[in-house]
Amino acid sequence: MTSELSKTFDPAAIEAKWYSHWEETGAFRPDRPDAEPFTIVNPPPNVTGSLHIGHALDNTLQDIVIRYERLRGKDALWVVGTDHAGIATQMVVERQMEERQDKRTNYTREEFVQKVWEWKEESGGTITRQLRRLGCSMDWSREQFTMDEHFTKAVLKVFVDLYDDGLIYRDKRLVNWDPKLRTAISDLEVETKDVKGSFWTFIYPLSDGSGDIRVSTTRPETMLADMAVAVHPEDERYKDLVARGAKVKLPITGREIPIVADEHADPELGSGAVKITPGHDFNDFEVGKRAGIAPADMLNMLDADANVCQTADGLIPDELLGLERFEARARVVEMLKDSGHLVTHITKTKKGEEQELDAEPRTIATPFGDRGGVVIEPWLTDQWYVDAERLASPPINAVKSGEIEIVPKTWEKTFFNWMENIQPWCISRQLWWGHRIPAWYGPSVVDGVLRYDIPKPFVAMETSAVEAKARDYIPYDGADIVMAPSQSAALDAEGGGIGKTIHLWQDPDVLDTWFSSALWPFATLGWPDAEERVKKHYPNSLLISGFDILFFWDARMMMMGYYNMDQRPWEKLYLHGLVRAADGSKMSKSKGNVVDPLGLIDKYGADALRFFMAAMESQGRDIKMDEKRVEGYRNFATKLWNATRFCQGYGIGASSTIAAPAARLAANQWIIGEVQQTVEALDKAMAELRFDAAANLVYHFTWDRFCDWYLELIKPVLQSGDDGPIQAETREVAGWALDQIMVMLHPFMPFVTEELWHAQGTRKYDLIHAKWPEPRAEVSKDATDAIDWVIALTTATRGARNELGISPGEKLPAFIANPSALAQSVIDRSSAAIERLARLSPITVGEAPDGAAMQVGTGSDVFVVPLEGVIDIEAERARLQKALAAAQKEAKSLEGRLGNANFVDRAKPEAVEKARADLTHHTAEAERLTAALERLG
RNA sequence: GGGCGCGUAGCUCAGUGGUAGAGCACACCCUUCACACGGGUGGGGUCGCAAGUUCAAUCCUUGCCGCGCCCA
Repeated sequence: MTSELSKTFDPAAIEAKWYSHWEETGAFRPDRPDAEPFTIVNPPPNVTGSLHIGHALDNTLQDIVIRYERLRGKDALWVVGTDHAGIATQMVVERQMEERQDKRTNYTREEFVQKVWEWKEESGGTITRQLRRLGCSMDWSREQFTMDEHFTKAVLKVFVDLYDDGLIYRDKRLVNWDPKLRTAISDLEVETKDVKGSFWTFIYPLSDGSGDIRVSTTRPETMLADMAVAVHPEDERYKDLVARGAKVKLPITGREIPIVADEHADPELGSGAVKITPGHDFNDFEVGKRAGIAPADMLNMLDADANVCQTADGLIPDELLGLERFEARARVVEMLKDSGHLVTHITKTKKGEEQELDAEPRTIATPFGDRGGVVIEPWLTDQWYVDAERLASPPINAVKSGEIEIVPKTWEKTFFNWMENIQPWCISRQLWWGHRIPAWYGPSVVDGVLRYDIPKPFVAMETSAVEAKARDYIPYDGADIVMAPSQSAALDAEGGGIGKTIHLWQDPDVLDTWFSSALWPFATLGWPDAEERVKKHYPNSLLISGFDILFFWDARMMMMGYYNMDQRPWEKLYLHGLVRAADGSKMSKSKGNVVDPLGLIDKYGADALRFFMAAMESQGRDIKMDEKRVEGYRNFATKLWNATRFCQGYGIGASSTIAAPAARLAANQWIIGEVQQTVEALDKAMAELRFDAAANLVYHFTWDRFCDWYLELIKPVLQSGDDGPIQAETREVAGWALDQIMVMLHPFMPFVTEELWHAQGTRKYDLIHAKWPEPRAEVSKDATDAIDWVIALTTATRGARNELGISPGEKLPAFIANPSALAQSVIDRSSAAIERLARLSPITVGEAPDGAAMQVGTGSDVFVVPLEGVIDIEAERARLQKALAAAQKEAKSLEGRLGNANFVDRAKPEAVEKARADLTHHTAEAERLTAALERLG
């Protein structure tokens, strides 16, 4: 029994109803222990996040794939969860505290972390609720969070394993320091932007008073920590100075620094001499090391907030201490100018007048933190690093060998370029929220003395193991091991004596969030426990992500996958682009041009938004937002809705078979054949992850083939008075074909299809668990030829009527003198279809009476439609002549090609054959039209 | 500076070595008993420019112009 559908369909009501039904009945994770697994993990959104249009695209694509594979009977698992997003989440909670005139440091670390958890419980579910509105069929029953207990265990284990294997180490070097967030960040989290700035030139006097040397800089304040001036070894201007070991006496600090030869100095740039501040510049750091300065000895002049602090040599004047870095910059320039150490920049104004500036205006590539948004300061600290270079090797080989396929392939070059030049990955963050690094420190033993000022790290997952390691290391029997809250507490407690109590303290830092999300493909499955599940679902089948996180996340999953599992994380990596604003610009909150996917869902329904995403997703291209198109796909859903209503009106309900029903009627055979072709093409498109092609196939099959032709073709059958076997067959085939549409469309439009599926009758299972079409029916060519012939005739007749201004609905008698066998058979068996669609009736086989007439045809068949007194003879002649000219032009072009010996000899045989067939067709048409014109007189 | 991508109908986009398609928009017709969020018909493109390869190029190669992104 079908259930009656309302005339208009309301996406909102359907969506809420079906989503909760699916989720409550466990439909997203049906029990299929023996089926082939198919596994996707979602890119975990920030727990602080809310659904933006990019998530909508990313998750729609994943849902399409997972629903498709579920329909194909796989044991489909879509792992879902969120990411603890260290910096972002801590910022959110700190901002809330600020609003209450409160701050993080008013609390202990434990208290603060507790507050973050409370925030997470209350507000962390926004995005997961929103993913439900999109219709995503994820396995919520095992929703994951990167800070879950089992996940944390995995993170710590990986850290310890990597440390034990020498792939994680602690190092003192320059990091990208975010002075706003007061933490180190990785090089990937730095965004370089061009900023208008200045290029100052200073005079550095030589110590012996024999002259000076000029250096230029964009960051004058760093001169307070200059440790050398570098010149190119081949630079003749400075060879003497280098040879005699000349020194520079820095203005302001009076520090004496050497002039060193180093290829970093570019003789072409400015004076060819460059100031070296190894503690505050990445290039200078390397120059400094080459010049024999150990990192520990490099001068530091900034504190964690990027305010000026005293250097180890105590030479910075008091008046500069405590200044914010940009204030310090201005002050240093001022001081140098006052003391005559500034070289002004002479330039000309637009009017040609000379102008003297303190500095040359320049565009400077400036590093900014992607979270905090402030200028990043290279800062010398101890941090934890991953030896990414070694971990990168298996992934590189995997992509090269094809073990991991990247789709579209064009991304491979980008991937290799990054992976082959990968830098050590800084993974420690100076935050409270996150996975605390499982490293504890104790005193080093130097010459039998405990040195708390030289910490010795012990890395293990649990404090008991740490204690054991410490006990092994400390050469005292029976020492008490005590955990101190911090290094300073340990120092205080130790009190300078050598007691029997050894104080240890844990590293206060947490790990980069990406370190934990890199474990997502296996840690979400319960690794290192849950062996069965891990075995079944790792490697994952496919990963879908935006190309913007290829390095951040995808590449790191590969590294961690190979390291921990010794296997690829997934078979295939699909990268999609960005969703852009309608004008092609990037969506951003600051520009105010963000499109809210939930707003689109409210307006057009989730199905329409999803279909839009799929239809626009062609590989290797960004998607430009086009709301009209979303509206169009809403209309498409309505079209299907109404087609179903029509079917119901004629007793067409749920199909009883999965295989195509037996069919005699040409139209029924034809639609079965069309279903077959569509499924075949759809499977191919899905195998290639061509979402646009897949969506368009279903769209056109549904609208053009099924609604516009098939339903029209069967109307006369359904509406004829008698109810015999042909009617029964037609109802069965129509119901079956409609069911196939529901199944094929379901991955793209899950809500409306599930609603209609059930509206069509009582079902044994929900559509979400239906069987993917596998029609294996024999369809006779005669039948499909007949329908194609009717379609061609109908189209031709409609066109002729329209051009001649003849009412489209009016039925007209038609004569055909010499019908082809095909025409004769259609006339005999399907004159109702011709009457209904072409609106030609009655059809008489025989000569038409003399007189003015319209002539329409297909192939070699010509119908003469007498229209004495109605037709404009000249208009008909013009119409025929136009068609004739077109046919002749085509024929002529083909004749020319076939007359070319080169073409016939060298072209592919199929091409020649096709040209011949086309020529025959166009020639026949030209003949038919010529005859028609002759008849017209 | 290095790498990648794009430039096809008014707009948003597919596409193929044999001289082009979709959706929207537009024009005209249809208030036909599933649907006006509809049906029908039609107009509209030197496929960025130039050269080359080829029997044949929008599709391959090279150069140029314009746009975008990533890395340094």
